[in-house]
Amino acid sequence: MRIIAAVPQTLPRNAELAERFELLADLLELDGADAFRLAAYRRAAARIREAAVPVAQLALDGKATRLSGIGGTIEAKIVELSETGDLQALAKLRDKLPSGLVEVMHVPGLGPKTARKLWEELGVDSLDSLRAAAEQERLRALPGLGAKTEEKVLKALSAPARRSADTGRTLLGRVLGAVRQAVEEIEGSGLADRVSEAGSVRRRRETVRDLDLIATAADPPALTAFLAGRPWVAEVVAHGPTKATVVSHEGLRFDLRVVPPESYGSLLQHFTGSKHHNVALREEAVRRGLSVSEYGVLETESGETFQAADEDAVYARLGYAWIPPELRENGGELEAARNGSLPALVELADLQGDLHMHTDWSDGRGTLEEMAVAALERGRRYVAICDHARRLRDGRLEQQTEAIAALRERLPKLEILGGIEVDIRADGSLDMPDDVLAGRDWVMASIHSGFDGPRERLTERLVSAMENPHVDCIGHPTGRKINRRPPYDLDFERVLEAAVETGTFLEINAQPDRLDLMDSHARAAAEAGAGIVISTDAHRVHELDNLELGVAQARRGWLTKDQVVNARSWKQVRKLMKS
DNA sequence: GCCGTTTTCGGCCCGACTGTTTTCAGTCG
Repeated sequence: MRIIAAVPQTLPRNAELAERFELLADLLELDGADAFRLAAYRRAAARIREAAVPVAQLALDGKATRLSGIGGTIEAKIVELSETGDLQALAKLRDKLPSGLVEVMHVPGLGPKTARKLWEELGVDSLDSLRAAAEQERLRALPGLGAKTEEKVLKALSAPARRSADTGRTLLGRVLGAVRQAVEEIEGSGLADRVSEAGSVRRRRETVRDLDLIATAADPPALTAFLAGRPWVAEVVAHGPTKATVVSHEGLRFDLRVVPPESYGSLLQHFTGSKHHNVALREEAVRRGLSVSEYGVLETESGETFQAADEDAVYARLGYAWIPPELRENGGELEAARNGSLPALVELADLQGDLHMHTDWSDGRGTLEEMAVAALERGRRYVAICDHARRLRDGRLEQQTEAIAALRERLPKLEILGGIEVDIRADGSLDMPDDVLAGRDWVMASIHSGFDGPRERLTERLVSAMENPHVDCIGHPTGRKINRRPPYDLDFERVLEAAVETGTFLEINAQPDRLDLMDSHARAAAEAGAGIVISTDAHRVHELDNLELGVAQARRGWLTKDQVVNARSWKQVRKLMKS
């Protein structure tokens, strides 16, 4: 009997492809390959990771090179990975280098050059042998390394083991309040002239690592001392005249930089990032004879430096319109800012209603009245009460409908809709009969079980739910939980197609650990013409505030007000609904 | 390896910090 090589049954996911190219880049770097080649693999990995469609399929169709950063060579490698599950280039490097060396290279303070040297000179080929060598003080024998390096390595290795699932990044929703408080305190200190959040928080990335703050001050050391002395600071990591790094009792790491007023704009631009955005911005500037740094824009020929007190002046000097931070990921925003086609992004104030929330009629903690009043206080004009259908059997749905009618009398300023959230079962059917759904004002349908089925089945479950004439919107369409659970294996293009064909809306669920649709999916969905609903899925009163997280995600997905269904009055929403 | 207002070759962002060095390589963001 002939042994047939294992062929992967399903195509590799984008995240899997990205990991392979990151590993390839790491191994090539250890092997001393050309730095630009590595950068190309890493750039491609980032592009693949954030793509909204399966890049493996794209490559098989010969269309992957449409993504910037992916050329013929990498496309061929994606095809190879899809067909054989591996890369010859990777196999070759694995033969040449010990498998543990990549981990050694990732120890903070070490890098590819040092890792390679440790292996060649001391035989270090894993974290274990690195620890042994450091403990035996053998690292200091190498040129360029000393006692300090040994100390640093041992400290890094003794740090609590980081589980692979723990990416070290915190949910945006868990830090936003703390960042705002820090900004307010700095403003209130009287020591700062201007203060701003920066970094990934300002870009509203769904997860963040460090919390960056920028300020100007007449007396910078007084301001850094002020931050270091806050009562919520548990540890002062670094504290100099213009910079302080502190860790709060909650474990959040704040980084404050105090800068001269005349370069505030350049520094804010620089520290907001993203790295990819800045690299692309600077590359294009170089072609125009300009050199951009955090201190200003240098005209190479004349030697003159343009300093910008405001961020929009930096962009203007380089020929761009000001770019909203949420778009600064090198996803086409520079081109759009140059030719005047940046989208007018949706804003929190545009949203008129919240079409997905729960009460204590199912698994919510707030009462119907508490949730409605809280929504009204937050400026919503309509809400859809969408308790789980499985908790509303045996006449409870009718009772809730009466309770909603009674509440409407008491809260005439809020339109309270009798909605429902139905489960999409394994066979694609819903857990409430059609005649009941026909009587609801608003129907959300979501998958809550059977996440790990094959791609075809999960896709078909969603498609058949969308084909139901009473289903208005699909809740948390990909099912991912950030840092905890990957999305279902879906043919997202097919889902989009069905959403457009059937007129079913797709949700951006604003729960901090869902944010589902994610940014790239939301962008693809809106471009395809699907209606997007941003909702909180709130289970308690304070979760109604999460709407801004959903709006941030929508903005990262380039969405305009027009593309967001609930940026309309309920009357207008009804005209867009299929039923 | 990718890419093009320097278009199919020759470029590819910029600066700070660290630990180790007497001028810098490596690492980091």
